[in-house]
Amino acid sequence: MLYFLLSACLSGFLLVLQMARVRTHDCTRKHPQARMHTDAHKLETSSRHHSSVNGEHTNECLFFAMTTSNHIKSGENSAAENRLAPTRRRKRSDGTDVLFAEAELTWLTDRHQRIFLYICVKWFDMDKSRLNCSSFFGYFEQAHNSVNDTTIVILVFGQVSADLFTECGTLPANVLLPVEETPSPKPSLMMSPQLVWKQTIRLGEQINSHLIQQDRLLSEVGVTNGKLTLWQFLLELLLSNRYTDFIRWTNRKGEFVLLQAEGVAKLWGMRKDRNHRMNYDKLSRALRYYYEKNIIRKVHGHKFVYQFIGLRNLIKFCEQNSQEVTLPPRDWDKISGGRQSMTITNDQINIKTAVPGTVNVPAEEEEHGENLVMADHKQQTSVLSTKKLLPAKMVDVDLESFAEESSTDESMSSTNYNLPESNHRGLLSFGSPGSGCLIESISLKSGLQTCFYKPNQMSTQEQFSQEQLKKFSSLLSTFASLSSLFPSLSSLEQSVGSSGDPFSQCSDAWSVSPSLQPSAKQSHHNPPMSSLTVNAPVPNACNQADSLTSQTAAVVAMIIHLGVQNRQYRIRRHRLQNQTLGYILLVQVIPNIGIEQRSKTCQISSLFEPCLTWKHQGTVLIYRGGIFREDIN
DNA sequence: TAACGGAACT
DNA sequence: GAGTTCCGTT
Repeated sequence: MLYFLLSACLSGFLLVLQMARVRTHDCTRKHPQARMHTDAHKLETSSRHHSSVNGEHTNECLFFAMTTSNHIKSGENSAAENRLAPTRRRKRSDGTDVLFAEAELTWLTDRHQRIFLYICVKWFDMDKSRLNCSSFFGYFEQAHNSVNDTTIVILVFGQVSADLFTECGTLPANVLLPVEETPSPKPSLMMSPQLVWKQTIRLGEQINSHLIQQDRLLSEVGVTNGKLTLWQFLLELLLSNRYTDFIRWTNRKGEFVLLQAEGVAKLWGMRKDRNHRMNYDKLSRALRYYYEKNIIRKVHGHKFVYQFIGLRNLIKFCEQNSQEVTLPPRDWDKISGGRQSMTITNDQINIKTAVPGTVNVPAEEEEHGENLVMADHKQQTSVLSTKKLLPAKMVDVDLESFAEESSTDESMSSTNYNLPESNHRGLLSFGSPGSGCLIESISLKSGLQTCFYKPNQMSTQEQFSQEQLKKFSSLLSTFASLSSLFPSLSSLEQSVGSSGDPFSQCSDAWSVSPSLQPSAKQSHHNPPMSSLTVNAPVPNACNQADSLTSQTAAVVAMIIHLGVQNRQYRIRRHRLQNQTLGYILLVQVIPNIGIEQRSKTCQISSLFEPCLTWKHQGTVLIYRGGIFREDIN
């Protein structure tokens, strides 16, 4: 159960980063050229994102609805959604408004939910230790049948970098783990803590390497003599065979379809100049200019289908002018057992099943197709044999002392492990070389203490059972994987880091385990460990909660912590001072809430209200609400 | 709603 | 020059 819950938590967090967005529109003062912002509170539609310009920040809200209910049926709850989707407006302390858009709530309760469910069971496949992030849009419909009844709602609310949304929109496609090398994060019953820890570190290294590689690859796509043109970019995507769930050849010469038009637009925008505002509307305008130039034409009657004119020449042009581009196949295509054949019924477009590892070119282009396949194989080889990924540096991981003090007899479940003081911190370099990004693994001890902290206990736990270690170790592995998915949370780095302790303002309602507070010794030797890990606020409300709840709370705290810590992109620091996360609320609701039931839907909706009354700027609140329980019962 | 093309703009 | 941004129209 815990297992599921945790994966649910994590996946949901991931999901939210990508999907759930509600934002206010006080952007006019920040980019006055934007005409559409004359109505400052106009709700944004899903297809357009005008939140910011080049990293300007807006006030935004993230909603996480993680509901694992097996009652949800597609289309059933639209009425309920409407009831639950009033536009809400709240004044923030700085006078700006926060708006909760109807569309977003709808999304949150229905589509969002199903995607989440899918992610729970598919994406976050803990057994296979893999985040399979491709093509999830195609799957969410089938995702709601196989999970338990547990509802978790997390709200992340406050000023968040607009980068968070736009970047995470393309992130999942770029984050994957290699198939063979991936260790299972799910510890076997006999797995030692040391091994788990090592695996955690290794996983971090893999993510690190992979992201570096992805960064490089993406930065190379579609560049010709320093100039980047849209048609070349699209062509590279098509030939690379790496984004076949975004853009694909059809079975006709030069013809391609944008399976995820908005996604392609985002890729384009990000690639060109990190333009977060790019969308299909604009991209298609650019494509229409190609009509006059006879580079691309529209295939009429088929949505999102275009065709290169003179593909052969275009490819030749690319070969002559472009830098050497190395594009390995997408590993996850193998993972998922090859790509699915897909049919867009509305347009009668049949898309052939692509063969993993080969370039999928139109049949009519056989001559070139073969060449391309060969070229691609060469490139693959060169990637595998010569391309060196920057190794992640691992420092300050004191496995030895831990091993000494830990019992090696793991066959007895009653064995307790004495943990040494917090010296099990792994630091991994992360992100681009020189970026200074670090993964800071949490201390095993403080992590465990946080996870298994019980408010009514007189002293903090010093010994941990194998069972607890087991649970926790799976978390560690999980974090190591997931943390890489939160680069956009880099905007929070400063607020959680040394200068501003966002948890220092915890209200009296929150207790902090004294033993979890950072010691002077720790902060002397190391950068101060994030307060979220060390000072993890444990709500008094947990007194009445079962251990699972407090564990979940702690887990989410760590997720957030790691999300904050492990960033891929660097955000200008001067922006961060005032861009603290307003507050993060975690609400774990009791199980068996079916969103599809109208009455309960309203109750879910009401969950937001008390959350929003908390105005602790820069505070992470983990709430386990008794009132919610009352409401629901 | 996708698609189109004008207009202003970078 | 090659889009980007926005928008009215089909």
